[in-house]
Amino acid sequence: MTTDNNPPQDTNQIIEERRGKLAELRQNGVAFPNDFRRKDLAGDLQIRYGARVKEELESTPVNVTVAGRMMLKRVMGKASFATIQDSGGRIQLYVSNDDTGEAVHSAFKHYDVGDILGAKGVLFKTKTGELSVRVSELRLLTKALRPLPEKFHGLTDQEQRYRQRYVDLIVNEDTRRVFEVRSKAIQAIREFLVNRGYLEVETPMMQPIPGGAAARPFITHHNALDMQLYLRIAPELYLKRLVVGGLEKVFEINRNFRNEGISTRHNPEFTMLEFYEAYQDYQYLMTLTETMLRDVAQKVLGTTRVPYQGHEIDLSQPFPRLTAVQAIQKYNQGYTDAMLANREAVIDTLKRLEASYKPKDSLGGLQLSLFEATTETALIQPTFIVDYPAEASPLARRSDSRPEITERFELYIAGREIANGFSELNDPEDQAARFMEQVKQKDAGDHEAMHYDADYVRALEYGLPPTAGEGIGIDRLVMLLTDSPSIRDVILFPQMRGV
RNA sequence: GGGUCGAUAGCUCAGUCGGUAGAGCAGCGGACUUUUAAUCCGUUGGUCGGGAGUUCGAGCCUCCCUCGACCUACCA
Repeated sequence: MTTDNNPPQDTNQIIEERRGKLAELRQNGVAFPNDFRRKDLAGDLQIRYGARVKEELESTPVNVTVAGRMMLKRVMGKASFATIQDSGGRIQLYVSNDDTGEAVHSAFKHYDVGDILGAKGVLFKTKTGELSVRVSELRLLTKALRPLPEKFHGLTDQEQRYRQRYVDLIVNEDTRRVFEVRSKAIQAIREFLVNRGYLEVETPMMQPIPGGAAARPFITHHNALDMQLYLRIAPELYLKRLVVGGLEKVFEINRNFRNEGISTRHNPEFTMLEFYEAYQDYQYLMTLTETMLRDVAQKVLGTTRVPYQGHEIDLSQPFPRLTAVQAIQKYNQGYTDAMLANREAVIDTLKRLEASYKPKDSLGGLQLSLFEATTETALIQPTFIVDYPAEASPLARRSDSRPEITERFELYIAGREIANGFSELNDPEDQAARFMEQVKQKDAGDHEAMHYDADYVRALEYGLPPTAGEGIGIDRLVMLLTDSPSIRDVILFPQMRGV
């Protein structure tokens, strides 16, 4: 019953009927009680008592107190069954006139699927062998006004699954599993690094100068300081300041924000691991990365052979380390050394492939564009691509033997970039020059070019020890570990267009 | 940004050639004391995403808009 003073409520017959049931509950006492204490989880009971035979449960009764959401309900006159679900699994309740009295059982008949119940009773096995609770006390703890999706098909509409994740989590066990794996994977990474002496830190999400990556930032404003701030695109420059400060092994797992397109592989906010270790180089990082990914997969999935979208990703073997040119030649026909070393030939090929590239790039940059156009998606099994051109890597250390390239790698798995690491540039004068070059590109209209960060250069002038640093995209790693085709499947509340 | 496909009951989906809006589940009423997506009988429930147009008549045809999925582009 709404009046003009009430906000409009979207409603239907089912919700109206349930509101009526709730109104009745309010009249009979506390409609939303919070004095019921659960003692047992369904999953634990299944593990501990699921294997016991009928007679054991009868001779030594096990009293339990369970609570959860009613997912299935089967009423048969003077006795009923219900299946409740809690965070650890499901268990069946048996409610009968004999055990609870007719009044409680009659009330139960009007409970709805989706309601949250608390029950006390003893464990027993039904004649089909299902572990169940013979309920002696039953309470409705929370009335659900909205009906759950259909019990067999569940919720399949992608939009509703993303927008109403709470419903998705209630009815889709796979969704719950994805986010359990995500949590465990992050936990495993944290343990891996902490066990190696790393210190976990938190650095600014709001930065006066957005740095550490080539990307368009979100802009915001601080009123009291009357100051423009950017949501960070990467923590990199702050983490290296910490290494300057003597925190020789640091890592951060946190959100980055990039004001760019949304796709099955891109969300405006995403979670990144970045870690830095003094007195190491990029070769060390590649080995460490292999070890870490193996360790995480083993801990989380119990295997290092990970099924992904019809492929089996094998993390157990050393990952090949190829230059972009070597990878092009390995995965494509007809690219000779001479052709790939010829600037004009590479540009002709890029044009023929209608690939994007910057005409004023060095040969290395053009080769990289050709790699991205021809080879990237073919790198299903883990592969390191090494030796990136300096112009594309303004924060990476130059190779001593070939100053036009940097000691940098990217790790590709399932055709996507998963990690990016390098020996850090710790020469403050080279860094200043490279920032200047970025500023020149920004002035020329490149929105993704970096800002000049004078304080960062000043930090380098105090001396950054030789250091190796890496970033790993957590969401993409979790996609891999959960066989998820879209990044939205591994982010609880992915960004959606406003309704 | 470009392309393809989609939106019908709370959920999962049908809807033929343009001719009164359908099913299953859920709900409501009834039967049923070991069910397993319980079963059986009866029954309520619709702004066919929104708007305009064509037509005697539009869920269906045309146009515009909104939202989504996928592919593609930029990127991690």
